[in-house]
Amino acid sequence: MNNETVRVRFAPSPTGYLHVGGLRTALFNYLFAKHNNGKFILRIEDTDQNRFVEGALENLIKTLKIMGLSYDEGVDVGGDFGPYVQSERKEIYKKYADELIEKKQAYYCFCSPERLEEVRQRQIAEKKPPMYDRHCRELSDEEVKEKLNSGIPHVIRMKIPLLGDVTFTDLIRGEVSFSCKILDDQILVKSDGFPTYHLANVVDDHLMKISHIIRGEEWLPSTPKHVLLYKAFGWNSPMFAHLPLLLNPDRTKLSKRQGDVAVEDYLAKGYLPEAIINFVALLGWNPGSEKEIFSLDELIEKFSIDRVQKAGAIFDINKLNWMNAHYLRSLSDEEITNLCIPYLKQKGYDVSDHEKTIKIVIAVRTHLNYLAEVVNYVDIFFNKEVVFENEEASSVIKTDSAKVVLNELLNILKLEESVNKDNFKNIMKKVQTNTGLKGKDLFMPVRVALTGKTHGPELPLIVDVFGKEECIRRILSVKNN
RNA sequence: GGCGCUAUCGUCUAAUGGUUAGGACGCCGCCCUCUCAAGGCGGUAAUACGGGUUCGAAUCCCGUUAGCGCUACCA
Repeated sequence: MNNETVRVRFAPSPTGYLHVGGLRTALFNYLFAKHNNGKFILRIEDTDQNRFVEGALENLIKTLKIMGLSYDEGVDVGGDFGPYVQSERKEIYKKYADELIEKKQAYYCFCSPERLEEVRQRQIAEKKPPMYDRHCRELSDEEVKEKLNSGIPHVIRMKIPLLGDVTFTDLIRGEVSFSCKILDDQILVKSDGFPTYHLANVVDDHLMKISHIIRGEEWLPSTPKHVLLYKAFGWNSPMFAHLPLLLNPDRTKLSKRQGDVAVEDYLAKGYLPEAIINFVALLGWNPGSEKEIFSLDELIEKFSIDRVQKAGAIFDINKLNWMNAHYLRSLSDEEITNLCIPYLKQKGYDVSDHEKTIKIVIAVRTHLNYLAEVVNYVDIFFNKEVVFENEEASSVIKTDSAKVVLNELLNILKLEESVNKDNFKNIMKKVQTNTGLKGKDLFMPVRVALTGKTHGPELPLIVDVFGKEECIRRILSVKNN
């Protein structure tokens, strides 16, 4: 393969947000391009006017940017082969559709949607595959001219060969073959003048000199039509690689309804871009080693299309959680705190004391799979009064030994200048020496007195947040109840 | 229904004719430990089924089954 010529594209239709399946397709295209010193292009396929969604394009670009998948050519960055938005290329497609008509490789079709529906119903009733019956395929030039002049709505259809097979090589699946007999005379230009995916896609991939088409497996059945189109135009077709699908836990194509599918949803919950990228990269691909943590640059270095899997992969949130937690752990205390602050604020917690907020995050950070979870663990720090979470907690406090421990701790605390995570161990040592209590009997009453709970962060980290006065206040309030 | 793709632990996957079928997530246990996490150590668990080919098959071939995808004037 000539490395100089690798050009690939990610060509989503802007229907609202970036789907994780889309992200995976974009990522594999990106990795393939960068690995081969090629170009990665973003093209927008918005030929369906009915599916226009306000702000979708901006949103898509934003998410791609956050994920670090920068493109060499595309909508907002330009390039030599623009425009990169299909709705702005209508005239181009018209020209090529006309060329196909001229070459007798396509024809005008004047059938009404009603007639088409009728034909379809009859075929289904007869248990035949629903296909266009080629009613308009052999219209004479005069008939066509007449109908055109009388303004009957029309589409342009592809003239599929009646016989033979279409065979092509898929980089992931090997040789794939389809019989022309089962191929429909695909609509290339709709009655509103816009091209369908099939025409626009082929024309653009050719004009933009795309070398490899890397897309989802759902496109495999329409690939023979595309191959035929390249042939009809007399063009060389690019190489094809159809990626295995991303699946729901029930093995159907990944979809909303069974969890989040928008990349922005995961971002909003506090999954890190690097973690999402790393996780998604390993869905349907692996480098053949046992290493699992990869930066984007490492992925570029290792990526190769022939290590892409053929079978679909379930999007397992469990593993994403593990991987994200792994990336979270590599963050500094300051970094992770800054990332947690928006979630704390949203919950209404006061984060004005930054030093204190950092200490709180330090105390709970090992629990986090994703940042939004931080609010599940911090109530003990923000609640003004100690409330026993259950019977077990309140009974811990009532024992005689608990009273001894708390009294002793109080006495020592009052003598200390301050209490923090570094001197707390020694303080407890003194309590132990003076009371003769140790282990659970020693520590649990303190934990419950400070937090009201029997579970939670490490005690030194808790007292570090509260400081001397607050610790004393809490212990006293518990003793008095 | 037709066409196509696919098939290794529950999940992501390694092993491209010869391995005690390996790793990771999850789960379980142990260690650490005041608790919960984290961390360390260990365990659980798979070649869909049936035929071939071969000295030898998870791997190649055929069939069966199952799953998924496509079958729009959507992409």
